[in-house]
Amino acid sequence: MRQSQLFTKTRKEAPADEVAKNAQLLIRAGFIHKEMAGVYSYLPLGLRVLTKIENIIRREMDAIGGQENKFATLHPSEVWKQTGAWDGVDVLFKIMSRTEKEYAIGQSEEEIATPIAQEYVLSYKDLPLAIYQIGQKYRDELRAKSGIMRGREFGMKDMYSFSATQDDFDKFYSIVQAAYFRAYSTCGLTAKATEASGGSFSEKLSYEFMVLTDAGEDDIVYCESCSHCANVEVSTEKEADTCPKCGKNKLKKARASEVGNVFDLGQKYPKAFGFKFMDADGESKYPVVGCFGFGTTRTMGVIVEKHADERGMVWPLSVAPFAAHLVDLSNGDERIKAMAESLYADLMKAGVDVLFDDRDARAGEKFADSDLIGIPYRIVIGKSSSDAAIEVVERKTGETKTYSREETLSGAYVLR
RNA sequence: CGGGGCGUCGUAUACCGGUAGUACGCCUGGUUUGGGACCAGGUAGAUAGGGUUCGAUUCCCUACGCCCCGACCA
Repeated sequence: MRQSQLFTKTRKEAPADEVAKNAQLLIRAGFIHKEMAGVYSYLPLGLRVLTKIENIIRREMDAIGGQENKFATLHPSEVWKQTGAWDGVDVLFKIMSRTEKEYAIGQSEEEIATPIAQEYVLSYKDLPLAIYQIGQKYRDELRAKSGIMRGREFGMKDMYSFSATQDDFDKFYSIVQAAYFRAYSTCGLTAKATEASGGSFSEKLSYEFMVLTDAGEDDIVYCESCSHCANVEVSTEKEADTCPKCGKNKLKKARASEVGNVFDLGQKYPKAFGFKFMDADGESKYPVVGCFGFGTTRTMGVIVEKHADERGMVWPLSVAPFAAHLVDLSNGDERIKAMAESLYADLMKAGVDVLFDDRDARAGEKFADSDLIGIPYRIVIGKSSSDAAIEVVERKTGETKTYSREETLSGAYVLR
């Protein structure tokens, strides 16, 4: 894409009404636009990142047999009344039409997914089933905070699983857990799995996926020698305790952000809707339901929190809005301009995801913008450039290397 | 929801009970051109409603909005 055509612009100064690093940088770089507390619009650059995160989790869910849907966001009040959540969930937005019909706005989708599954799951042969969607969630939070990390409207992948037995659910959970770890890792994050309270949602424990960051709002203790991790909300373990799992290291305490969670919902929802299936033994049974959340927008916020420096964001290649930032420093020099234009055309042909800074601006401004936006590789075309020598700078390290035109087009610029 | 803080051009800020100033941005023109360059001219502002006062952007009250701490967090 040509930057001269990109309608958003960068700002030199951070907005005065944001303290969170993720919001400051994303707004300065024109990735998002604040509508009100806890609600942000995603602009072209931000949408590119969000879409990449969505595709990462989408691939993982598809790979383990999840089937994607797009559930309704505007819900009839009846299903919420049927499960008791209409009066039991205080973050639920409720609205009334001009004809005084009541609706709920989706804050989670058990009330929608369960009746859908009920319509099609008649036999144990139809199980297990995992249906998911990626979309917006709405929650009437008393206090939105931390930029895009805790909003009233946010993006989430939510999957609902239906299993014949508790055992089947447990097996499926471990499959999903592995998929989640892969997804976070692909996004450039190291996640830990922990147990936490199920809240009013479930009597059982829930499982949470945590990424260490001071911008989070959970306190956890974890072991550096093994995978053990616990939320202090429900655990009696304390800092410097010996790890109960490996028995070796002293536990460390840290702030973390919950980027995903799993709720073992048991048979609560099938019971509320009278959803039974015919088992192999000829008995009608309630399936066991699980809910698997993956916060897409929160994950984006955490990535910014963890991958940034004093000059701006530093996107991992997997989620970067573009892989390469082609910067034209021709300043009216026709030879250089032609070289940049032709390289841009060929990069597009080669399938490289490239943002082309073809704006009529000075080098300083272009570099500053490029640093702020944080595209992993910057290809600079200026006076010293030739087909034999094209300068590529890695955003993360500042390391500069020189490649031939062919190497640049083939993606050899991906420094290793 | 409890507590605290803050609302001034598009953005970031300053001052002040009696012409609201600066920087950036934006528009014109010119000089520049590998790290947000310079000169000249221009554009644009006090959240809303009450009150005190001769006079309020400034002081007081209320509402609304935003941020932070806590509580909460399907």
